[in-house]
Amino acid sequence: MEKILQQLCANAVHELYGVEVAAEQVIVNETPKDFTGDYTVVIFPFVKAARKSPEQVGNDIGQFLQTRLEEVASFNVVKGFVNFELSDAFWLKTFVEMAGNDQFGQANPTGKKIVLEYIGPNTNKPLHLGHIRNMLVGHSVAAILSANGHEVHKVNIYNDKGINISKSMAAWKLEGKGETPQSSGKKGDHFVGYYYVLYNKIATEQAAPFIAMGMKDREAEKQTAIYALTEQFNRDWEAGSPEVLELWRIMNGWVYQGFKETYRMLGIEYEKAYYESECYQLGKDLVIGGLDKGVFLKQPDGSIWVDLSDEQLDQKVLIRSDGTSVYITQDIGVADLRYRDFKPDQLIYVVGDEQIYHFKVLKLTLEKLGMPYAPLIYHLSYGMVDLPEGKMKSREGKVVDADDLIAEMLQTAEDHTKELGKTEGMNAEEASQLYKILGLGALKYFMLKVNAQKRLLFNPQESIDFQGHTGPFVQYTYARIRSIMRKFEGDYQLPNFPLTALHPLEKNIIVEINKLPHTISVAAETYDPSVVANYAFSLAKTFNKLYAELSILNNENPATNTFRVALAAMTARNIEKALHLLGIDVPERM
RNA sequence: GAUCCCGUAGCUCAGUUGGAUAGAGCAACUGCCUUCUAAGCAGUAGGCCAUUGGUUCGAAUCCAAUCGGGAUCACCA
Repeated sequence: MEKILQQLCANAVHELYGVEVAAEQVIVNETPKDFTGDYTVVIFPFVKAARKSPEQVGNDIGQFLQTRLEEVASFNVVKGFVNFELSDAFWLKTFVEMAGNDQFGQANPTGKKIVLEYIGPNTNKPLHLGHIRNMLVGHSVAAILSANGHEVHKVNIYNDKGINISKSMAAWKLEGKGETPQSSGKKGDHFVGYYYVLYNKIATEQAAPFIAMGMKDREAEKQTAIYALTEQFNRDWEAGSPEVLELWRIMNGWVYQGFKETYRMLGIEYEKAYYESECYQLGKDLVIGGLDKGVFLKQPDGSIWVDLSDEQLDQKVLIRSDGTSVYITQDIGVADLRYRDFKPDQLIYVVGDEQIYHFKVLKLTLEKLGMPYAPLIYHLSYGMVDLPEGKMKSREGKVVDADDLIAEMLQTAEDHTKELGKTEGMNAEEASQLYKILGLGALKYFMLKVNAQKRLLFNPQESIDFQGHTGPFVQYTYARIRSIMRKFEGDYQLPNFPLTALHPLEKNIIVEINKLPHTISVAAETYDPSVVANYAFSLAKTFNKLYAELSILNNENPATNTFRVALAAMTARNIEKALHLLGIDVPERM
């Protein structure tokens, strides 16, 4: 509709004033609440060419459109704006079309293939709040891109080798005494994470004398015995020592087992996992190939570097002087492998904004290597999650643990539900299912409603709300509608409704429902789930207003009942779709 | 020091490619459940859109400078 208005306005300006205007240049907005109308055209841009007052130009254009477009019921001019009010017949027709389209909100296939990497945990400690944001954003963006017609493949990357897991291994070797997750009753990832924290404790103790001598923290850590063991493990691993590999496999296995439970709880899945341990060699080969081609340089100590000083960045190490790989080495290998696996049109990396620099380097390095997929790389960066006292620090154990937080949310949902006395008539299984839907809904909505690029403040003291601009608010609207649909006896899926006039509140809902496809395309273009979250809220709010002011089932005219149930059903469908894009489930009752 | 991000109500955030009187939620205060679920609805109050200057019919939005906050610039990942 916006496009039609744009085109007609351009025609109007051309015919009335003899000035060519591109249709895209015409500004069409939704009419703000306090004015009458549905769409508003800004006419200031034409005033000069017309040599008339803004009011006159507005009237001219308004007249022109009203005679050409039957959907225009009326128009009014305020200062430099023409507000067009569209006919109820138009909105009814729009509604019937939307209601009849099962695929409403699903765009046609674009043929674009996207590989989206997310989660990307290290295997030395459990998942935390930052990972939750990563998982939710990645999962949601993938769903949104699919809805926008792209073919999306979700993949995960495990940073399963290197110095960090070696630290957990070293601490376990020294202090573990053969303990296992089973024997200790701990979840696998928490178990291994415990030894990572223990490593830091031991290292800090052992480093103290060196710090007293005036060494910097990092230097002092390198002097410690436990660090020596860690490095030994790391070198032996790369040398292929069977005992070290065995220990490494066992400890990683524990971690994967633990991660799996968390993924399942959050409804997160991926199609394929990549492992640093399986890609670093390929990365090293590619780097050495680059050295042979002369695009990288080798220092006398044997380390290999890429020089990005022409691109305003520094020189970066690609292979250490001892021949071992660094973080970026594996990413080069992973990118290459992934490209060969999928032949994608785009490679998206959902990774925190602290790594913006890293991805710039990665992209430029691959460009220097002449890789065809270098331009396909897109770093979808999201902001860190802050606690009131600042950044989370996992090495100090100052983190909000993912599993703890999820458990807490479910408990809060249960408390709320019981307090409101809403468990009546539910069996235990239904009830616990509901707590899960609501608790996770609250958590996911909380994390996705703010723009992913922004930093997010999380205060564990203030529990996540269940009222207002929240997931449960939207879910509640859905549950209410479902309740009405259960009570209504009749067919509301009529192709036509014998109505001629719309109540303003009814029209508001049709207008909101109509926005879903546009919302999805904006969200897809900006990789931003918060657009969808805000849409769901706005739709629910619009419906709640009608619900409070008008009756849906108890009208004198049965046609009104039928139509309003149809409106409600369509609202519920859109809510369900929007929440689905956020990875949030909807309850039949709550 | 260099590069990048961010400053909107007491708090957490929206605010389309520059458009009309800057919007929600939380917290505070008022009302509304003998009709479809009150996890709701209606209302009151709360703003020098960090500051200054510029661009123009028009700026929270674009540009510049300043102030404040953050991230990154590891032979960590």
